[in-house]
This record gives sequence, structure tokens and C-alpha cells, in this order.
Amino acid sequence: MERYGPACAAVAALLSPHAEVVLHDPAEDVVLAVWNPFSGRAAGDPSLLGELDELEPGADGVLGPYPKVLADGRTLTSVTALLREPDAVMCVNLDRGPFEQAAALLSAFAAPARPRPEPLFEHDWFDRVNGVVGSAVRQRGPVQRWGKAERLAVLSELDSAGVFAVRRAAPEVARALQVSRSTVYALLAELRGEKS
Amino acid sequence: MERYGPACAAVAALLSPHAEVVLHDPAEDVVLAVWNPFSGRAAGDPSLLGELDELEPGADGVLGPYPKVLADGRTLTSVTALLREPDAVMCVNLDRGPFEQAAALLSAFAAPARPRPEPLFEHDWFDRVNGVVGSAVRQRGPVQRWGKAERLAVLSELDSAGVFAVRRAAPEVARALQVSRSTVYALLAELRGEKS
DNA sequence: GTCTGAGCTGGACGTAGTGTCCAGCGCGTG
DNA sequence: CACGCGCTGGACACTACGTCCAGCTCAGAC
Repeated sequence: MERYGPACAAVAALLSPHAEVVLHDPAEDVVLAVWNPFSGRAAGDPSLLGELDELEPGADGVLGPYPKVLADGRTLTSVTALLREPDAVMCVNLDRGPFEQAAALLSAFAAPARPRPEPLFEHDWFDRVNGVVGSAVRQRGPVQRWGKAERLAVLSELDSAGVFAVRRAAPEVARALQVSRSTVYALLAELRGEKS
Repeated sequence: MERYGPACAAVAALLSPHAEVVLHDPAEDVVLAVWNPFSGRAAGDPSLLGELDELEPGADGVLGPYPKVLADGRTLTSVTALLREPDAVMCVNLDRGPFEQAAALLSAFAAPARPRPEPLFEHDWFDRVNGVVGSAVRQRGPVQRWGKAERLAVLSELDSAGVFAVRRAAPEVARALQVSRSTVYALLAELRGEKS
């Protein structure tokens, strides 16, 4: 308690008022302390840690993050740290609500209400290629700077999306990836050769 | 131009730097002016408004909002206003990227990682053909009883769904319709000949 | 600097799939 | 019965696909 208290308080302070930190004593199955409480629990309550048995802790002694729902409907994201010598369990419960609301607000502001009325895909697959390449661009930087690994990854995605089943797809993909048609087939062969 | 310019400029200024406003002359199919340009178009370029024909304008003369993807991967949300007397078309293209990034940031921060499945359509089009033919069968009776009109109708549906843009589609459609490949092309030619 | 290999390129080439054409055939109609 | 419409299977030219290869560039090793 004296050992871990400041760490818990620090986490709680950092994420206040959206996170609650609970320190448990697994030996006594009792709550040692709660910082910034909003789930109704208090020091001295039973821990009810049994539910954690289902989860496998990672090599670093961390469980989760995993989702939780409070009785009042609030959604939480939680992580649990297993502490040793002395044994303790630290749970951080983050109220996801405000973040989800903000994300929804931003999405609603900038996203079209009707993404795709009819999945007619003649003209659509063109956008699909641009879409896949585009999201990869956002994730990995400009196309010109890509290496073989990036191209392989994007091609794999396009291939498993079935893009190459449509006519004239290969040249278009080559254009979007800014490589030659030959290279597209070369990478594709490499991809499918290793897969099977 | 003198009439609508200030309105376009106002919209561009409000959303700057994330929105581009393009004023078109539909009669000449030419771009009259661009405020805050980022799509590379400039005054005097051809409008290429043909793509808008597919969309039905609302009662208020507004098309969209609808999604768009630039070649460099940026995602846009666009709305188009049809202006009368004098005729003009105003397009507002909002760069959705920053908003999506912010939303993704918030989501990633508070949400447990959740992989996103890509909708694949390779095997889908096969079912699509069977689906269209199947619903037509339910509506018009067994395939063997169909006359030219029925086949034309179903073919039109499949064609406008873009099925024939995918490889090996024609033989498969012929099989589903229980006609020869030649007939498929014959009917298709008839269909497209009358349309234009 | 030179060497070397990995990776991309443009072009050539064989093949699969596409789209057109036509003689032939069944079938309903005048 | 002759006629014509619509479908058929086959032939054909052509496009697009997928493979192959010599040559180029470039980065890293020596």
C-alpha cells in the first residue's frame, strides 16, 4: 500500500476525471484503496477478482486492455497489472464514454451519412483500390517512400479483397502503387508462392 | 461568378484549410473558380461533371454529401449545390482526413484493439449473379419460360450492377440464364445500343 | 573507387478470355 | 409450306493477362 500508493495516485491524477484506479490485495481478496472512484467501490470491499482468471496475463504481467460495462451503462476500458513482492493487483478503469462521444461527434461532422447506397462495383472497385492504397498511405507514409514490405502488404490486402478478379485491375493497381505492371505480377507471385 | 463568388469565398474561409470550394459552369463544363484549392484543379479546367449524373439531387438542389477518394489517398466528403439563374454548380470538398485521424486517435486511445474486416467481393459477384437471377426467377417464373424481354431486363440489371467488369462473368451469366454466350453478347449489344 | 546483388523496368511473347460475326436450326405464325 | 425471329455453336480477331528476361539503378560491402 505504501509502496504502490503513489504510483496509483499518479495514474489517477493523469487521467482524472475519466479513470479510476483500484488497488487490490489478492491474498485477502479485498480492496486496499480506490483513487478517483466512480464505480461505487471503496476500501475494504471484497475484490471479486475471480473474473480475471479467464484472462491470460501477458509476459509483462498485464491483463487486457479489455472492455467492461457498468450497471449504469457506462462503458469502460480496463487494464490490470499483477504486482509482485509484495503481491498486489492494480486495476485502471477508463471511462470510454467521453472519448466515444467525441469520436462520434467528429465522425458525424465529417462523414457522409450514406456511405454506399448500392454496392454497384464497376466504378466502385476503382475507389476500392484508391481506398486501400489511401489508408495504407495514411498509415505508412507517401507511396514513393515505400519498400518492398509495404508493397507486399498492400498487395496482399488487395489480392485477398479479390480486386484482381476484375478486368484491368492490374495496371490500375500498378499505377496506384507507382510501380510497373511487371512488378505487380512479380510481387503477387512471391506472395502467392509463399502462402501455399 | 460575380453573383456567387462571395458565397463560395465565405464557405471556403469558414472551413479553411480543410475545405475546397469549386464553382463550375455547367453550360461550358468548365471550372470558373476555385477557392482554397488542394485537388489540383484550377479555373479553366474541364469540370468533368458527368459523374454527378448518377446521383439524384434532393428537392433543395443539393447532391450528397457523398464520399470521394483522391489519388493520393486523401478522403473527402463532398456536397454539390445546383444553382439556378444564372446556372452554376458549387462543389464543396471537405478533407475528411484530419477529422478521421482525430476520431481514430480518440477511439484508439479509449477502445480495445479491434481488427477491421475488409469486405471481399471475389466470391461475392458469383453469388450476386445467382442472387439477381434468383430473385427474377421468383418474380417471373422458371428460367426456361423466360422470353427475350425477361432476359433483357435481368441482363440490364446485371450490367448496370457492373457484373461484366469482372473476369469470366459472361460465361457464368450465360449459364445462369441458360442461354449461350453468344446470346448474352447479342442481348447486351441490343441493350447498350438502345441506351445511348 | 569498384563490385555485387536485390529490385524495378520496359518490352516481348504465349495464352486465356472477350466480343463479333455468321451459317444453321427449331419453332411459331401467316 | 414458306417465312422470319431468336437462339446456337463455332470461327475469328483482338484485348488483356500473366510470364519471362535483359538491362538499369541504387545501396551496401569491400
